[in-house]
Amino acid sequence: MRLSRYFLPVMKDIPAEAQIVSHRLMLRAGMIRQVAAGIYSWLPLGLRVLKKIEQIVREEQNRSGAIEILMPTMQPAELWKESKRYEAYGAEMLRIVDRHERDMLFGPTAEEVVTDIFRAYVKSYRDLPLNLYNIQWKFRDETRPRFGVMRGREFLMKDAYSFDVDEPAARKAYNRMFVAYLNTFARLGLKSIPMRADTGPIGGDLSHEFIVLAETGESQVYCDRALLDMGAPGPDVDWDDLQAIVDERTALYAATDEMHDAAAFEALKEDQRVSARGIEVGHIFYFGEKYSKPMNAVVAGPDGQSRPIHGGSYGIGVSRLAGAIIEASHDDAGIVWPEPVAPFGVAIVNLKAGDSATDAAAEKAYAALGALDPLYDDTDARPGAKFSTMDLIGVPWQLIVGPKGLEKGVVEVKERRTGAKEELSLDAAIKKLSAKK
RNA sequence: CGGGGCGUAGCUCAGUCUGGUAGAGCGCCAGCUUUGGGAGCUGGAUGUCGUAGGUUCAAAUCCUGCCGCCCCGACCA
Repeated sequence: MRLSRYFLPVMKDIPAEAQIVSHRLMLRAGMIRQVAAGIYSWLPLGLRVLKKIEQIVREEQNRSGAIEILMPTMQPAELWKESKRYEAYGAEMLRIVDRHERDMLFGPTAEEVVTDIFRAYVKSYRDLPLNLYNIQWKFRDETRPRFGVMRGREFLMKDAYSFDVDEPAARKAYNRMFVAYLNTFARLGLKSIPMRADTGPIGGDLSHEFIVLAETGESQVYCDRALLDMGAPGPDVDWDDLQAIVDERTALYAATDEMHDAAAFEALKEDQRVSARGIEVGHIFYFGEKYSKPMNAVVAGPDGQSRPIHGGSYGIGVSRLAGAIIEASHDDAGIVWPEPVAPFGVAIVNLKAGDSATDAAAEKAYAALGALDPLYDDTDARPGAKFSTMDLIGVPWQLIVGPKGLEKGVVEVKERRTGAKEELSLDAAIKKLSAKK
């Protein structure tokens, strides 16, 4: 992408509306624009990042065996009346009346809709297990949205729903999501910690929140340091038997403020205790027959008798992750994107657009690095402004091409994360950066 | 939803107390000079002062209603 033809409205001033660093940087980097409280438009740079996050989430869901569908944002109230949640959900649910005076709502979650799909088609235990997910915009009419996309009213969520014949089978489905989540967040460049969670309004008896540690996190969390050192399981696991992997982690102490057991925490050796702030980026629940019973989602078992299925639901805040990643990865100059979610793989900075040698070298790099999805700053802005912009938007690598370097036969490769600069010949720089792909 | 604050140019803000022709910096446009870490000079454009009403000879400024946004708390992927 040539910057001269792109839409990247960066800001030098800090918008007064934003308090926390990710919100400020997203506004300054031209990623989002607020439309109303807790509601945002995604501008080109933000959309690129959002799509990358979404795709990684999708790939890991697919790997775990979940199957993607797409459910609507608008839902009829009838389904929610059936599950008895229409009244229970309260003012957080945005209720809408259509022209026929039918009660509708902008979905805050999709248990009812997916259960309705399930019960319409699935009649036998032989069709289980089944896990259907979708990545769709949700709306929860929070009284106080804040922190930009970290706590918006409208947000993009991956929500998966598992259907199993009994509790042991449902636990396997739960474990698959548990491992998929660890792998997903690791691929996003985040260290996530599963923490025993309150089941909240959705109910159930088995639930974990996935927390990313960040100074500006919303919740106080406590955990065993060993969890920080534990890597993600990776894709090469036995997806039919993940209990050991799950047990290894759930055996260690980890809890958010609401679930905190001070005595158990104090029992840890002092240097094993981690007390920090965290951002909830995922939440998984097993809720048994909570929806299948009232909504009559039943399958015939081997004995020919029908029984309600055992369900679970599994959310990842996709749009929230964009903010969470910035909270976890930034410096004074701006965003530092982990490579897997970076909006561009490399930024090519032409320090003197219009100078024929500089233009030729930059154009050559731009063509050669096509596979890295480069952003080429071909504008005639001043060098300082260009550097600042590139640092702000956080592209992981910068290839700096200027007349002074070219006189010496070199260009500069800068790593955004460390600030380390290396002078190389143009060909060597292209080769080095190409190896990143 | 309780408490607090703020709405003036694209952004950050001054002006409001004490009513009297709408301001600054940055950004934007033009020109010249510049060009390796957010350039300098000159010239220029841009505002229903959130909105509706009231008081007044006169309202960004005083009064009332409404709307929006932000912060603290309670609540949440």
